[in-house]
Amino acid sequence: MSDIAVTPMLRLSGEERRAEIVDAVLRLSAERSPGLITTAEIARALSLSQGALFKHFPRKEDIWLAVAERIAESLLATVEQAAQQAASPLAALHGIFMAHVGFVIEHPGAPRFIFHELQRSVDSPVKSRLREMLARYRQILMGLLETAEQQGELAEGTNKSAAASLFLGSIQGLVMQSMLAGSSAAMRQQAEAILPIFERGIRREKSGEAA
Amino acid sequence: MSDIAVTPMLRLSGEERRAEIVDAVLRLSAERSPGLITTAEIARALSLSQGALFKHFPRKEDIWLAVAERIAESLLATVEQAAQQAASPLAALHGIFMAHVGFVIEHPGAPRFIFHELQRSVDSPVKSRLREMLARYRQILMGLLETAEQQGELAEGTNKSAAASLFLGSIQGLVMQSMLAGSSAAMRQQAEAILPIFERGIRREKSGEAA
DNA sequence: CACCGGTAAGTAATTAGTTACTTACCAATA
DNA sequence: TATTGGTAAGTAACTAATTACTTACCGGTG
Repeated sequence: MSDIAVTPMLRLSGEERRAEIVDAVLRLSAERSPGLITTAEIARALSLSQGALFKHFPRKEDIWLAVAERIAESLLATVEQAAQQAASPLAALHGIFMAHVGFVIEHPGAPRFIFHELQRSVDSPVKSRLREMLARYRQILMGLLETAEQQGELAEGTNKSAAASLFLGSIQGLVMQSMLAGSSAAMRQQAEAILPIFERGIRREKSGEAA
Repeated sequence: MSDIAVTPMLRLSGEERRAEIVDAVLRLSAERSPGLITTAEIARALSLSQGALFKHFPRKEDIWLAVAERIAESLLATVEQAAQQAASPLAALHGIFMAHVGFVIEHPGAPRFIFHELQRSVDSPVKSRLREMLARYRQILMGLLETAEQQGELAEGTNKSAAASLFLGSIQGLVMQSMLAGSSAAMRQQAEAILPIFERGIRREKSGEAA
């Protein structure tokens, strides 16, 4: 009759709970600016008391670091997988671009989180981790561009570093515009329209091309 | 002998003070995330009491709206001026790109402010104003691309909307990377390296081009 | 010119509400 | 029973906004 615990207190292991917390932050980041996400809000999303969070992460910053770690690992895995599946370096770039867009559509909170943290001027561990990820990403792009050059697929005189910047920049631009519109649904189409322009910008023109 | 007022209380007109407040927010935005800027901090930057701010703006949000207004006006003025000075549509795009980069270098707080506000999911008047600015910007780009197409400067089959997206996206990407590096100094060089790739992507290849 | 009164820019102190984080205690499970 | 994931009730610091009051400026009038 006097049952108080209607829901029988879901008690997860530390590891599981930490994963859930990271998930929750990513989910919330899709809708709010990560800077405005409070510990109370995270707890509410998990039907947990606010104080419980600090059993698993001593400081809020540590939660943020775990989120960055998660994003870095999964995005790089996505990118590397897409790169391996392609037949040629330029096809790999194409594949990576679309895979990245797919990743963003699937995890809308991720780019929001990244932007917000990179924007911070102080060099937090979180920002460091994300910077490291972007450096690795750029390294992959540069490798592909170099291979493309060696195979004669690249236009002569192409600035490979600039090409990598343009590649990353156009994805960031796409994300920004999807934030503007409020829907990430149209992103894939937009990406498919932008890619040909980029590819035309770096690909060596075939001598005997039909109009 | 017993002079208390060492600094003789600088009393500005409302208009002047409002301009100073907007300036201060822009300056602070260059170093901190705009979301973390407090009214106390703005007041401190102006050697003013915190409460005084509310003599000029009834709510904090109104300060933010004034900042958005300022950014929108000055950026669009910069863009339109650059467009008018150019001899051809494609030269105009080139000029706008570099002018925009120059604007960002001169006002490092502006892109930070824009990103932060666009990131917010709620459709605030601030976000509306910035969206309006970007729409106008895109409209200018589309106009130039159409003229370029009519004059035969554009590659056949170029998706003009996608080209405009790529244009805006690559600027956003440049800004993001300058945030990463922490210095906006290298931006101009990066821009000059990226532009040729973009231009190659949309420009009609001249039939008799020397290697 | 000097005085006076209204207006508006300023201050200092305080408010209610949040925030990240802590503490004391509890209960499940290994 | 010792450990650990959990709660509930705190706390100190900070936030935007408001308050009561002060001070500078400016345009008539005596």
